[in-house]
Amino acid sequence: MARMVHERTDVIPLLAEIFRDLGYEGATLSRITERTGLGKGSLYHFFPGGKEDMAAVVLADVDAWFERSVFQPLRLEEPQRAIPAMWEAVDAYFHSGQRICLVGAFALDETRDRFSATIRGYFGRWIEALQDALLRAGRDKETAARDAEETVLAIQGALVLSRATGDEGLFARTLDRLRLRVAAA
Amino acid sequence: MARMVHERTDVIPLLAEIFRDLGYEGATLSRITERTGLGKGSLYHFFPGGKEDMAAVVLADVDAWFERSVFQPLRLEEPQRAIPAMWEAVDAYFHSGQRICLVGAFALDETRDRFSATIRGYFGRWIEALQDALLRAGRDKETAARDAEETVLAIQGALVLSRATGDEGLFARTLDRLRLRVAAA
DNA sequence: CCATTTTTGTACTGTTAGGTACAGAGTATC
DNA sequence: GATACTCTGTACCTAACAGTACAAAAATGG
Repeated sequence: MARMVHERTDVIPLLAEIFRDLGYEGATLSRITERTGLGKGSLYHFFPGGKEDMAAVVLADVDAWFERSVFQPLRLEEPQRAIPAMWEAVDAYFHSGQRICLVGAFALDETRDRFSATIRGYFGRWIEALQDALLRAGRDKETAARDAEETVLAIQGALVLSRATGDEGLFARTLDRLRLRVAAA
Repeated sequence: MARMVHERTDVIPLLAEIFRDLGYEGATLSRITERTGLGKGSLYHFFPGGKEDMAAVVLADVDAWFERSVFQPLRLEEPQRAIPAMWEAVDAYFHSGQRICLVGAFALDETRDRFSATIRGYFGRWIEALQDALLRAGRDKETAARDAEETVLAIQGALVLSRATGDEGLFARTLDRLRLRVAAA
């Protein structure tokens, strides 16, 4: 009666995409079973806490990816290497603006209240790590703080505007501008 | 059996705030009746199309406000007057970042599909009107296009980041930076 | 190849969703 | 003050919601 192939790890990216597309409230269990191919039995086996559990695991997964692929390099590697690597990672991760930021989307509505610590931590660590890299690249404290905040903010804004206008070039254009602005000064 | 006080026009801002807080899917009819004080009878009397009708009317209302208070002035008045007026209007409208942009929020999840024309129009006209004002202020076409896009994008990003981090100063800080950047060049 | 554990489908729960029907109350008009 | 129209509460509908129970199946592993 079962097919027994799925691993919990394989399901997480699928769940992430579902929450991205539909939002937390819009992601109903029937749509989750539909798009993951997993029945309720399997879903509640892997995520005993139900939908909130799934979203929490997905958020933790996203957070871990950024921590490993973006924040840590910014903190530990040479800024001259880590900052360009960030542009590449961000462009790839968000599919040049075709994919939204789940953390940002959750921040906008009441879903924020369920995951406020994770959401706050994600953005806080991103800005701090970038600020740290900019400081080590020779920027003064004020400029580094300003540019770090501006960069993360512009990435989020570009994701909103990309989805709103359907302008496929907007995200890449924004990253190019940020590259120039952050490289200068 | 009835109290007969409400006007349709009075309900729209309440509905707007509800959709802002809860998102389209999160705004259930029971929460709408609860927070507006109107029963289903009244709601369906004013908005025969139900929830989708309410959201459409709210979006049209938001759009009309921006058209009248921001876009039109940018197109018709002196840029030296209209652009500073835009910063003021935006700061007041979004309560210095304490209030999100409904249009931007709807753009992120599948709600976008229901209202894509309105959403696209809102951002498109905003960017175009600002670009127009910047052109008339003496900017060349390329700079005007870039600054207009960057400005609207940064406002949206600041709203996301404000809600995510709870940093109350972020929105005002961002507007100040935009003011300087747009005034220069 | 048998015992145990992990994974899965199905059936079911109570609750809430959005929406409809409609009668009655309130206001207005003449 | 009878008539028409606007507004509102209540009762009700079907479908979908999140979640539970559980037994059968698949893998594991000795």
